[in-house]
Amino acid sequence: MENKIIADIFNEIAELLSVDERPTSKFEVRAYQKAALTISTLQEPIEDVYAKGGLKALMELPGVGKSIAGHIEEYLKTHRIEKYDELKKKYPIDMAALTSIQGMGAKKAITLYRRLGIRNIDDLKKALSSHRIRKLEGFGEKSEEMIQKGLTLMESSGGRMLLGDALPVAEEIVRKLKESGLAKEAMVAGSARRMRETVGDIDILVISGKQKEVMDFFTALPSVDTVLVSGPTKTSVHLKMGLNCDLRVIEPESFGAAVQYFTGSRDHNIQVRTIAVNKGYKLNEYGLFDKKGVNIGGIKEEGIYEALGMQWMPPEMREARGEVKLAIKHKIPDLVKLKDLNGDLHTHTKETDGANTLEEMANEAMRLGHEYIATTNHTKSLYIARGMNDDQFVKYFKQVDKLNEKLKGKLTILKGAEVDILKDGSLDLRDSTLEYMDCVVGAIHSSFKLDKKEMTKRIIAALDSGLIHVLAHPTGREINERQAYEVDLEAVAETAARNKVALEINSFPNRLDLNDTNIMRVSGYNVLFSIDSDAHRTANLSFLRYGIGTARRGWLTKDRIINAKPLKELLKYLKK
DNA sequence: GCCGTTTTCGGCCCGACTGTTTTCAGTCG
Repeated sequence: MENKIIADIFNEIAELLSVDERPTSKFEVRAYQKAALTISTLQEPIEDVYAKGGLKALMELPGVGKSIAGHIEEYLKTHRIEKYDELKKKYPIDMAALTSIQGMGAKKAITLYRRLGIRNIDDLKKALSSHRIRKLEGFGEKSEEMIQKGLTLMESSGGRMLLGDALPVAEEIVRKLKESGLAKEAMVAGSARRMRETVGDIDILVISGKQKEVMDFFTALPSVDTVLVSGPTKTSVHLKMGLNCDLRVIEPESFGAAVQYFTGSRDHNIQVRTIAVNKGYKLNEYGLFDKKGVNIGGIKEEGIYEALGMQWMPPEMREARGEVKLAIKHKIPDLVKLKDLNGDLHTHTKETDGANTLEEMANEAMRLGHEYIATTNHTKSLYIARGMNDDQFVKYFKQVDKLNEKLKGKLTILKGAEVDILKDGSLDLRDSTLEYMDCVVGAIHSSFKLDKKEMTKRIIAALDSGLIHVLAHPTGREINERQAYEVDLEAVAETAARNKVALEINSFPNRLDLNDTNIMRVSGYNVLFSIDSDAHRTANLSFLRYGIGTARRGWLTKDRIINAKPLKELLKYLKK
């Protein structure tokens, strides 16, 4: 997969062109950025596109014309791009690292190179400590301070944060803004509203007649670390948790447009704006304006889409993956919702690596309105989790029976396990033990490094055993921690469909596995999904909202989710 | 450099904020 490398090169070409002495149109710069965006968000490897259709296929990608297609071809053939090499020779600086500092763009970076010979972060640190930057024309004490601050910030926080960490903080801020009485309306926008698995910063929109007071209230919140930018309509702060948070005060008549605009994604907005332009309208964060300059979008987000002849769509779909076309045809699917789920098929207790007893888990499940949960503790091979053997499971299930009796059907606890799929594809418990269970979740917890062929064979063997109901976290990735193992997901999906094994959408915030793009990859196969919390303590049972967000980002409807079935139907389904 | 229900030429998103500027350039989203 060369997509990211090529996209990075194009972005760097754009930055270098923008500062080159040879006057370059800023639109040429933008053209490279646009091509980079297209390639980095491409669903399939760019080498496949080229292999299938050559230059012509490349030129069909949005923003890729004759010249850029030529560069891609050149790279795929020689692993070099002459234009890029020439620019790098002229400007031998680590542009990507330098411009990743907040407040430093290509222009400043190149000035620092020309005047002080700064090529990379190390050079920059030296220049900062000797206070050489403040003496430069166009720079000053404040600029030097800002660069220092940006550098510290970059080194302390590591970019994007898990949705599961960011969203609760964002919602807390919104709650406080509402309670303050200073904001008539307050909501989370941006990638958090779209339920992206990671969030780069938090966007909050408010309607308020008291701009200054609401900004002051915001910057004084205990979760705020430093104030980065502060104006009458926009304030940016750095939160103690490590993320930046923007608060924008919006006029009531612009609220719908602002919500649409700041929810994004950027690519989605570009597509929507194009539709507006083609109709002779103008769309920005203040409204949808007709030729006479009248705001025809109304004050609600729905009104913007409606006035453009489009159906409103859930924020989770707004990633420029074809949702705009569907909205024009009014064919937006009715995506699965949190309240559609009737239970949770992957949970742990104290018996292995959980923190709570089965009864505590059951009580919390009831509080959440579940009709059932499966208790699925680890099996013996997973030593570190104190995995249970066959005898221990038999004993444990007596305890489950007792609790089920006590619960009198208010909640049904299904007997299960999260059984290890061993290196050779065999399962970690006896067949007879597994056959006795209501719901068996199969999972890979070892030998992640098998090659793609071996790993695929291993998982398919497990699915073909006929003993598994759910394949847990099917790719094994952990966000920012562990890469997915190599596996042929299409083959796994096909086998799963044939064996009536559901693919899990694991809702644990650092897993979200399958993720949105993988869901889309496999949903063409006739496979069903299970949205589970993988809870290790009672509080984790609420993680289902992130799994739902992920399922919605993968465009799934209720009928594809096995734990959206009521208990009776589920039990019928689980009995193969 | 890309692109076309206005098109093969002439557009290409644009507003907010900051610092150092004495009227605007750079950065961000």
